[in-house]
Parts: sequence; structure tokens; C-alpha cells
Amino acid sequence: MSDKTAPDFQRVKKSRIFQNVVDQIRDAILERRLNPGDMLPPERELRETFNVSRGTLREALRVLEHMGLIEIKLGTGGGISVKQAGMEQLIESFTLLIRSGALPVSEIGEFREGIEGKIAFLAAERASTEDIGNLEDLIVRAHSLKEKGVLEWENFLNVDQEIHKKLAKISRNSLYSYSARIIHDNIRKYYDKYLDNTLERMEENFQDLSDMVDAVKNHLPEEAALFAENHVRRFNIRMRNKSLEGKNNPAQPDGSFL
Amino acid sequence: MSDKTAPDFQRVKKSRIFQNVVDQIRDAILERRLNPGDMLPPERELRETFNVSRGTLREALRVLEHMGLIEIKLGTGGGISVKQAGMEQLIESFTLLIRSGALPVSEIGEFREGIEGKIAFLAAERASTEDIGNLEDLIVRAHSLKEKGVLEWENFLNVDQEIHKKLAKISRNSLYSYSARIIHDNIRKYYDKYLDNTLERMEENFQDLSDMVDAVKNHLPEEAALFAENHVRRFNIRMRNKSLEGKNNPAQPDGSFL
DNA sequence: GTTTTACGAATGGTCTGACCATTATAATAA
DNA sequence: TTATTATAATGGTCAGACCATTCGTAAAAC
Repeated sequence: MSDKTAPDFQRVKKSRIFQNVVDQIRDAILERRLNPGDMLPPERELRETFNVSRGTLREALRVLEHMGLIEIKLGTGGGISVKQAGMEQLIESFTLLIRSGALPVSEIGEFREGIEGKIAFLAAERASTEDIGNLEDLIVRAHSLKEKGVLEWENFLNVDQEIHKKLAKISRNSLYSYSARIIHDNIRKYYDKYLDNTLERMEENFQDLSDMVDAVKNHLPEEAALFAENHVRRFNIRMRNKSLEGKNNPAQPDGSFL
Repeated sequence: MSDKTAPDFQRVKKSRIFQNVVDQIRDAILERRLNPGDMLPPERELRETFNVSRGTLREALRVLEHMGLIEIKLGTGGGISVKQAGMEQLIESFTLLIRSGALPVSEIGEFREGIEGKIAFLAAERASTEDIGNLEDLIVRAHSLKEKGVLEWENFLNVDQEIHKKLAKISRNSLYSYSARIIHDNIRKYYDKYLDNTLERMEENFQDLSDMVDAVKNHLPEEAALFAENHVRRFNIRMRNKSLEGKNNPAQPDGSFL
């Protein structure tokens, strides 16, 4: 197949013209030669600047837009503007990664375990009096829902989620917060499948939440982290067991992919 | 400016045709109606399927390609194939986020602290005899470099990095590993700026590494995590102090952005 | 004078059709 | 058999036209 003396060099990536345009504009932004808010010339001018066809330029713009580096608006006042990069892209790619099954669920769960632990840890360090008040309110709500029994299972889970969100906010670290939220949102669909809504489960969960908030309230980071990690770990274990039981792989009949 | 009775509704996002195509194909992939390896029809056919122009279709393909969902190859045997989503996209968006300065450096450092801690923790749990041997070799190398003094500063940092990489690998969790690596790679440029290469620093670092590896070797997760976190924290603190000293913001003269 | 309406210019969005570049395979020649 | 060459399939690029949206402004209506 190949010359026997040649080591495994990398095949040269065919550089497409639009990619060159993407690189130039991206670099200009990363090197602050273009700053958020700046307008780029209209497409018909840019086309001449780069000496490419409008189609090619637009392919480049699509990619830059998808990277979250530029924003394109229609109409007279519109045009191409440089955008402050945000979390959207990170969220999208993380979500795609999870949903496409590229990562073992076990690794995702384990990651979440650490993240939630750290969030609880930081929250315990940083919670203000007001924060603690909010948390206590949530715990009260959770408690009363638990008392009402399994009928309120859904609402109970919502409060559970709100407590986690609140802790994430208190932790004041957007990387932790977003990581937790992305994983949670994309794993939520497993709740129904893998979690049985028994009263026992509710009480167990409530105990976890209550312990966690107590630790935060008393500013005991290590303890808060432990409770949070155990809370997630319990969920992970349950999920793993359940997923080992039901090994169904129903493959769709493939006609057209539409 | 606006009708006083109207709450802040979301302005309807003008859906562009290419976006519709992107959504359809993305969903087909996420719902497993299209699987990695599958070939899509050639552009000229797809154009007819969706009833759009080739240019529009290609804008959609650019986005899907950038998402990491498809792969496009040139020539007779080429075409559009569905790809197994990988970490590339996550890496790119994380990198962009860091480099574009959208996140406070303090948050990034704090995140890394937790990540490296968890990696050390897991590594201590999971290290095989062989893994431990590799780590010890690295420590020996680090030690001899340290003994040679500050001349070997660069090489010492490389071994430092290798130890972290090895630990990440031992942890056997790609999310932790990649997170750590992305942050490290994108923060490395600060080393030169913020870290002074004194012998004292070298010895301090070596001590950290040595302690960490010892803890891993003896399978003491909590201890390993603590050493790792302190190691990173020390770096973060030093970086913060240094960055507070030198508050230079030299803005480039803006001609054309090229 | 004030408000409403209608127009027109600027800009991105899409379409059509052609041609170029790359690659694998089949046909041909040595 | 082996090396060379043509051929066809496929993505990559280009050119030019027209459509759709938006906003400012001038005209018209009140």
C-alpha cells in the first residue's frame, strides 16, 4: 500500500479556501484585532477583500457563526458583527457528545459526582445569609412534598433540581455550574427509565438534600462535598444496575433517513 | 420603546433554510436513523431531496461538519459520511472560551484545581503496579533534573506535565483527562509570564509531585487529591498575585483587521 | 404640526448553472 | 504482470442574478 521506508506521516489535510478565511477571521478575533461589537464589512465587500466567491465566504461565515465568534443580522442595520464568545458552544458540543453516546455513561456519572461535590464544597464556603435562607425555603418545600407522598414525585424532583441549581449559583463558578447543568439536563431522560418513584427513594433523596444543605448552612465544605458526592453516586449506582438488567437494543428499520 | 402591556417575549428567530437542513440531519444522527459510517447521498442528490440549492445545502454541511457529526472526503470514493462524534468539538469550544477571555482566569484555575484533585483521587484508586512503576520513573527523572538546577527548568516543567498526563490516563475518565489537558494547554503560555524559574520553585514543585505520586503509590485517594489540589492552588495564587502586579493593557493600533 | 404610509436603499438569504480539483477505478499500453 | 493513462464520480469554487428583511426617510394623510 505504501512505501516501506516511509514512517506514518500525517497525510496533508487538504486546506479548503473557506477554511483559510475562517482561520484568518478567527485569529483576528482571538488576537483582539477584532473585538466584540465590531462590524465586519458586508459580504460583497469581504468577498473582494479575501478574493473568494460569495458562496465560499458564506461557508466560512457559517462556521464562524457556529463557533460563536460572529453574529449575523438581516436587513439594512444588520451585517456581520463580532460577538463575545459564550458558553453556548461548549454546551452544544458537550450535549452532542453525551447524546451521541460517545462517552460511557459511567464516566459521565463519575464526572458529575466530582462536579457536584465541588459545587457543594464551594457553596459551603461562599453561601451568604440570604443564600442559606433560600436553600432552607427549598428544603421546606421538598419536605412538604415528601410528606404528601409519591403523588408529588415529579414536583419533588423539580425542587431537588432547584436546590442543585441554587448551590451551583452559590458556588460562583460558571464552569462547575454549567458542567453540572449540562450533564443533568441530558441525563434527566434516564430518570423515568431508571428511577422508581417509591416513597423510600423520596425519603432517601430528601435526607441527602437535607444533609447537604445543613452542611452548607454550617459552612462545612468537606462535609457538604461528601453528601453531594454520595447523593450522585447513589444515583449512578442505581442507574448502572438498572441498565444492566434491561439490555434492549431495538434497532429501527432503516428506510430513508428522513 | 415597546408596548407597555407586552411582557418580554422572545423575538422569533428567523429560521434560515440551511438551519432546517442542519436540524434534520442532526436529529437523524442523534436518533440513530443515521449511524457512524453511513454514507449520505452526494450533494447533487441531497440538494434535490431537501429541495434546496447546492449552496444552501453546503452551508448546512459546513455546520454539521464543524459539529463533528459528518465527515466529507473528496474524489470518487469520497462523499459525506456520518462520523462518530469525538472530543474535538468540546476541545475547540473550551479552548475558544478560554482564549477569548470570556471566563475569569480565577474560575478556570479553580475548576482545574478540582479536576486535578479528582484525577489524583481516581488515579490513587486505580493505579496498577505498572502505572506506579511509570510514575516512579518520571519522579526519578524530575528529581535528577531538579538536582541539575534551574538550567533544566524547561525540561523539568515537561516532566511535570508528563506526570499530570500519566495520572490523567490512570484515572481512566476521559472527561477529567480532557478537561485538565485543555486548561493546561491553554494556560501554559502564562507559565513564562507568571512563573519565575527559581530553584526554590523547582524544589517546591518537586515536593508536590513527589508527595502526589507517593500517595498514589500507596493508594491513598484523599491524600493524593489534597496534594494535587494544593499543587494547582499554589500555582493559581502565584498567578493571581503576579497578574495583579502587572496591569498592562497595550491595545493594538487598529488598521484593517488583517 | 403630527402621524401614518409608502418607498427605496442596504444587507443577508437563496437559486441556477457552470467549471475546477481530487480521487478511485477501469481501460490501455509496455 | 506492471506501469500508464483515461474516465467518471464527487466535492470545491466561481459568477451573477434575484428574493426577503430591515430601517431610514420622504411623501401623504390627518
